[in-house]
Amino acid sequence: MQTTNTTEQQIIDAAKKIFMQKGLAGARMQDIADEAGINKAMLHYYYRSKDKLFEMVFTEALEQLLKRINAIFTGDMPFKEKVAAAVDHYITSLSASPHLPIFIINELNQNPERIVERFVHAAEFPDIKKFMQEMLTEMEKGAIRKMSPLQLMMNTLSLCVFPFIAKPIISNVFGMNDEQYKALMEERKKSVTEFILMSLRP
Amino acid sequence: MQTTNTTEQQIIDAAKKIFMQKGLAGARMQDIADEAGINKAMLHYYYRSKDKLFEMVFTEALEQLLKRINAIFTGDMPFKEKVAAAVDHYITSLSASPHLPIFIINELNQNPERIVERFVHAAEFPDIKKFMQEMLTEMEKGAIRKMSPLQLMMNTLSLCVFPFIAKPIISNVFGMNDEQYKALMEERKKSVTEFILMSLRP
DNA sequence: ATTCTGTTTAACCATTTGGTTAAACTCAGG
DNA sequence: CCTGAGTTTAACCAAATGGTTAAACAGAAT
Repeated sequence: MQTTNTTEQQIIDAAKKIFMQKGLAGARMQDIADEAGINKAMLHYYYRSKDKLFEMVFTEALEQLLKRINAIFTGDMPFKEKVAAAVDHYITSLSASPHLPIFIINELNQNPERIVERFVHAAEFPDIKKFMQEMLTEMEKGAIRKMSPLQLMMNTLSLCVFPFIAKPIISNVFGMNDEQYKALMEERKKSVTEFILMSLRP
Repeated sequence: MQTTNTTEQQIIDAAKKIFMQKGLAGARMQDIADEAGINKAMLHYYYRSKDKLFEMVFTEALEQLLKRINAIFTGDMPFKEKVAAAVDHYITSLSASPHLPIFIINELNQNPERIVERFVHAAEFPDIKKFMQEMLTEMEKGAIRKMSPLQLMMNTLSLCVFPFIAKPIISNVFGMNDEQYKALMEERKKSVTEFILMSLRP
């Protein structure tokens, strides 16, 4: 990924970092300017207001998250492999940017209307429903036990995403440092896949 | 629970509501004063600063969350019943205060040091380890299949808590209103318990 | 060289925000 | 009734913050 080093790009990179770290309310325009190594007025020159700049960052982040969610579901793998691939993909992906989900969820929670506009032209999530259809097919075939596909979908996401969201609590409760936590997440790829598939035994 | 209607109590009630809704950075002292129906100066009269007031609310919320986490694990039920009881308890409990986990996790994420002082004298979480010990016992007996107790613990928490944290995304992706989502959580009590126990079949 | 356009800077501004202060009010005890 | 301690209020303050402006700068086109 070649991030062209124009001022414009430097700004959104800096904004992304600061907003993800401190949230909309907590982020200061000066922080972003400092992070980008430029004057505060430049922020307003390129993106008119704090809100406009935030909107830009947030939209991109949300799209990124949604893309990740159903990146795997499109493939043509057999069902069980697809589960394994999805789990692996999520955990790998979230290891690289662990703040993404908390950022999205938190801002979305403080301003739920923000999602509305975004989802009108969303070409991002139909694949999920396709995957849920595959679940039903497998159940009919008797390859896996019957259960609500929606619940199964939520379970899969929960098992992958939650440990990253709750890292500060979990790592403290069990007294782990960052390295140990990362190892735990790595081990988790196999563990979660197995957990799901074992549960789905007919 | 009789919330004595002293000014003092009114303030922390209001503060709890506003902080949970907007976070530390997003909350305004004026908002809290308005919510409590009092003058802004009163906040400083009773609790010296915004930070002090926040600390109070946050600590209480964290303790509440931790208490809930291991409320069930203390009992003397057989293992499988304990799992069912725990899942039921979490989902019921979170349905009543769905903003608790997001609040904690978000603030903890922006200021991880905050947890340190809190956990020094924590008499709150040893029960979790006791429960993990019970898992091992069950595995040795062959009553459930073998897996990492830590991962199983994380799975249980993930399955219960995540759907509340990610509600704004999930309900939008699947186009559900609040009522439907609540029903989904209700259905989830049985579904998650079953999902876990089915996975643990030897 | 000069002009013209887009970019960058420093100084400035209005508003918001956390916090203070001194006066006013309440009410129990003398 | 009066005093005095705790409580409440309105007015105020200094700092921080998002945003503006006009001037300076750079570099391509004429």
